[in-house]
Amino acid sequence: MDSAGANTLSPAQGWPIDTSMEAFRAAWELEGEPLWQRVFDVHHERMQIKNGKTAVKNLQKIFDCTFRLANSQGFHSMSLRDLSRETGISMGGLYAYIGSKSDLASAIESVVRSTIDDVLSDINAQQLSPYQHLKAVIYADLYMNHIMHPWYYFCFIEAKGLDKEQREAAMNMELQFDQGLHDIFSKGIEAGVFRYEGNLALLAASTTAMLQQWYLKRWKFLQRGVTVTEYADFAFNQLLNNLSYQSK
Amino acid sequence: MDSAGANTLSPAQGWPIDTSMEAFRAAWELEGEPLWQRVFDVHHERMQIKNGKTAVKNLQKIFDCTFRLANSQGFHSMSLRDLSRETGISMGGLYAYIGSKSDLASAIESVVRSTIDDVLSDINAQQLSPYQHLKAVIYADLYMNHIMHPWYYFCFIEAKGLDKEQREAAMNMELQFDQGLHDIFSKGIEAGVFRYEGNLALLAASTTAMLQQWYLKRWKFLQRGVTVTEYADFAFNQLLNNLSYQSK
DNA sequence: GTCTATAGCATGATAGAC
DNA sequence: GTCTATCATGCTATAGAC
Repeated sequence: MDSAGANTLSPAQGWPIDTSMEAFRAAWELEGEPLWQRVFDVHHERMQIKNGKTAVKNLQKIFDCTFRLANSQGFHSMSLRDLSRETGISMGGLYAYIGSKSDLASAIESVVRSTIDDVLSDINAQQLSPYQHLKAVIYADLYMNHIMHPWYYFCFIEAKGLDKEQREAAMNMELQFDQGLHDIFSKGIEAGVFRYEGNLALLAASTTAMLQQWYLKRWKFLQRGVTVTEYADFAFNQLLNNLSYQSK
Repeated sequence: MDSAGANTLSPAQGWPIDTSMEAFRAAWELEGEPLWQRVFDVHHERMQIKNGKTAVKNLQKIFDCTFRLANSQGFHSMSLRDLSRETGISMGGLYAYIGSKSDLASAIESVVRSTIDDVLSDINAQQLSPYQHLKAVIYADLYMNHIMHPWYYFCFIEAKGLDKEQREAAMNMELQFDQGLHDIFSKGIEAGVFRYEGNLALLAASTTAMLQQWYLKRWKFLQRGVTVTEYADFAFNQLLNNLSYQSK
C-alpha cells in the first residue's frame, strides 16, 4: 500500500487465518481494475497505445473475448477476424493492442505465472506451521483457479502453442509447486504432525493434479453443483487423511 | 475367438488375477496389427482405399505422424502439408485415406472410446469382488493410458475441436467412468470391506483425475523415472487408504 | 487512436493424368 | 492407388486515410 509497485500484489492481510473466499478476495486483488492494470503492466511494451485510460478498457474487452473464443474452439482456430467481430474493434485497431497473435497468448501466460508467483511467495514468506501452510496453499491455489478460471484453462490447453521458453517456464512453475508441497509434507513429518509411508513426490504431484481439476473439469463440478469452497474442503481433508493427520 | 467380430477385443483371459502389464497386453491386443485393424474398421467408410493390405500400412504411418505433429504443436496448427511431408505421402494420396482433416480427428476419438468401452465392459461383466474389481479397473485403465498414450493425449487436448456430438460422447464416457468407480465404492462399503465418510462422487472424480495424469503429465513421470506399474501401485494403494481398506 | 483496404501467403480440398 | 497442378478461400499483418 506504500512503496509496492503497481505490478506487485498487496500482502496477505489476515490470510490464512480466515480461509474463506471473501478473505482471499480481500487479501489479493485478482479481479476488476487491479487485474487489468497488471495486464497493462505486463503487456504494454507490445502495444502502440499509451493512454492508460481507454487502453485498459479495450484490453479487457480483447482478453475477455479471447477467452470466450479460444476456450471454446481453441486459440489457433480462433482467427483475428473472429476476435475483431466479437470485440467490435477493427483489425487495424486490434493490432494496436496485441502486437501479434502470439504476443496475446504470451501475455496471458505471463500474467498467470506472475500472479501465482506473487501469491505463493507471499504465503511462503509467512512463518506458518505445516498445517496452516498446507491449508493456505490449497485454499489460495483453488481460489486463484476459480477467480482466474479462463486464464488457467487457457494456459493448460494452449501450452504447446507457446514458444519453448515460456513452455518451459510453465513446466518449471508446476515442478516448483510440487516441490513446495513436498517441502511442507516433509516439514510436517519432521514435526510429527504428518505421517506418510510412500512416495512423497507422487503424493505432491497428485495433489497438484487434484487442484488443477478445478479449472480443467469445471463442466463436471457445475453439473454436480459443487462449489469451490466445498471442493477446497474436500481436497484439504483428503490430503490430511493421506498424511494421517489427527484433528486434535 | 469364435463368433467375435474383428472389431471386438478378446475377452480377458486370466485378468485381473495377474495385474501385471504383460498379462494385460496378452489379454487385450491394443498394439500392432490388431490395433490398426481396429482403426481400419472404424474409419474405412471415410476412405477411398479398399485394399486392406497396403491400406493398413499407410494408415499406420498417417496416424503415427499425426500424433507426432499434433501432440507437439496442436492438431489445428498442423497443416496437411506438414502431414504430407512427414508421412511421405502426397496431398492427393492423403485424402484417399483421411476423407477430411476433421474425419481424421474424429476417427481417433472413436477408436479410443470404443477401446475403453470394450475393455471396461469386459471387466464389468466378470463377477469380481469390490476389491478385485477396483484393482482391475485401476490397473487396466492405466495400462490402456500407457499403451495408447498419444491417442489419449490427443483426445483430451483436442476435445474442443471435435464436433458437438463427439465431444459430448467423450464427456459422457468420463461421467460413466466416474459412476463405475462410485458403484464399486458403494458395493464395497455395503459389503463392509471399504469405509468412507465424505463425498463419494468427488472421490470418484479425483480418482479419474489421478489416472488421467498418466497421459497428461508424461513429461513429469519420465523426468522422475516413475514406471506405469509403480504409478498404478501408488494410485491403487492411495485409493485403498482413502477407503480405509485393511489389508488382511 | 481508430478505421478501411489490401498485400502476401498458407491452407483445405479436388480434378485429372498416369 | 498415387501423383502433380491448381482452385478458392481465409489467414496474419500492414499501409495509409481520417
